[in-house]
Amino acid sequence: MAKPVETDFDLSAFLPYMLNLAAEAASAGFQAAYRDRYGMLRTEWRVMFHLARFGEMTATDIGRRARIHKTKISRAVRALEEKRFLIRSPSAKDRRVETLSLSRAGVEAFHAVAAIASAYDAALWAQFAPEDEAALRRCLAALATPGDEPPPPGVGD
Amino acid sequence: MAKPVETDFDLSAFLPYMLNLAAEAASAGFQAAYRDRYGMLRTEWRVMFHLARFGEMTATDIGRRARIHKTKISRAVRALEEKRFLIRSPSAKDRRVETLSLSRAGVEAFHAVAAIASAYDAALWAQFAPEDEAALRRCLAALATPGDEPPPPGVGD
DNA sequence: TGTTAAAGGTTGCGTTTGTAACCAACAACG
DNA sequence: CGTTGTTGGTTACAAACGCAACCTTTAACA
Repeated sequence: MAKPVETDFDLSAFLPYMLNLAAEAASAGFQAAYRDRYGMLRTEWRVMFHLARFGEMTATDIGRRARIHKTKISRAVRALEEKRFLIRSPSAKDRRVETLSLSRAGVEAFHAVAAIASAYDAALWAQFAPEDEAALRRCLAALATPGDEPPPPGVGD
Repeated sequence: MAKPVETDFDLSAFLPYMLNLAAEAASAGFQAAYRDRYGMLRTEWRVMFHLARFGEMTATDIGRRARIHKTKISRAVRALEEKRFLIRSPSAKDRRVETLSLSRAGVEAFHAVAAIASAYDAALWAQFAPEDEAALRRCLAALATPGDEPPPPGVGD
C-alpha cells in the first residue's frame, strides 16, 4: 500500500483533532505554573480552583461540577492534603462525607497560580480579532455543554 | 477557609480550560469508533491516518508531522503491526530506517473509521452558525500553529 | 581510516490513569 | 428493627504515558 489512500476525510479539518491540538498547545505553556512551582498535577489544580471559587465543598460536589471522576478527585485530594494545601473535616450530619477546604498555604498557592493564569489567558485571547473571540467563546461553550452524561475520563487543562 | 476566595480569575472563561473541556467532549463520542471496534488507541488511529493520507512513511516522518513523541509512535507501530494493519519494510539506503505502510486490512479499517469520523465531524460543525464556523477554524488553527517546538506530550483526538 | 557526533528506533522504569471491586454509612421499606 | 439498595469515598490492578538511557547505523571530519 505504497500510495496514499483515496479518501475524502481530512484529519487536519476534523474538529476533535483541531480542538485537541489547540488545547494541547494552549495548555503547554501554562502547566509549568502549577507543575514546576508547586509539584501539582492538573487535577490537583482544578480541585484547588474549585475550593477557592466555592469555599467548602465535598469531593462529590467537586466531581460533579468539574466533571472529574471520583478516583481522580480522591487522589488529588490526598496529594493536596500532603502538600498542606487542603484540610479535610468530617461532616457532623453524614459520617461518610468530608468537607474540604483550602488551608492558608493553599489559598496563597492558588493566588500565585491564578495570577499567572490570568496573564497567560489575556495573552492568548489577545491574538484574536474581537469578533472572533466572541465566536470562539460561543462555540467552545456549546461544545462543552452538550449532554449531562456521567463524568468522562478527562483530558485536562 | 470556609468562604470562597476573593479573586478576579474565572476558570470557566480560561481558554486552556475551555479548550480542554470542548476537546474532551468532542472526542468522547468518537473514540468508540476505533477503540471498541478495532481495539486501537488514539495514537494508533493517528498513525494509521497519516499512513493512509501520505502512503509510505518512516516513524520519524510521522512523528514530525503529527507532533507525536518517538516512543509513542514506536509503540503504536508495534500495536498496529500486531493487529496486521501495518507492514514494516527495511529501507535499502539506510539500515536504521523502516518504511511503514498500511496492509490491505489496515486500509479497510481506515476507511471504516474515516467514514464514522466524517459523519461525526459533520454533526459537530452543523451546530454552529456559518460565520462562527469560520471564526472557530481560524482561532483553532492559530492556536495550534504557534511555535515549532519539539513534539509535546500530547493530549489526543 | 579512526574518532566523534548525530539520527532512527526501542526499551526500562517510575508515575499517572481507568476500571472495577470494595467498605462504610445512610435511606427505604417490609 | 432487619433486609435491601444507594451513596460517599478509597483501593487494587492493569494499562498507558513521559523520560531517560540505550543500541545501531550514518554522517562529519581530522
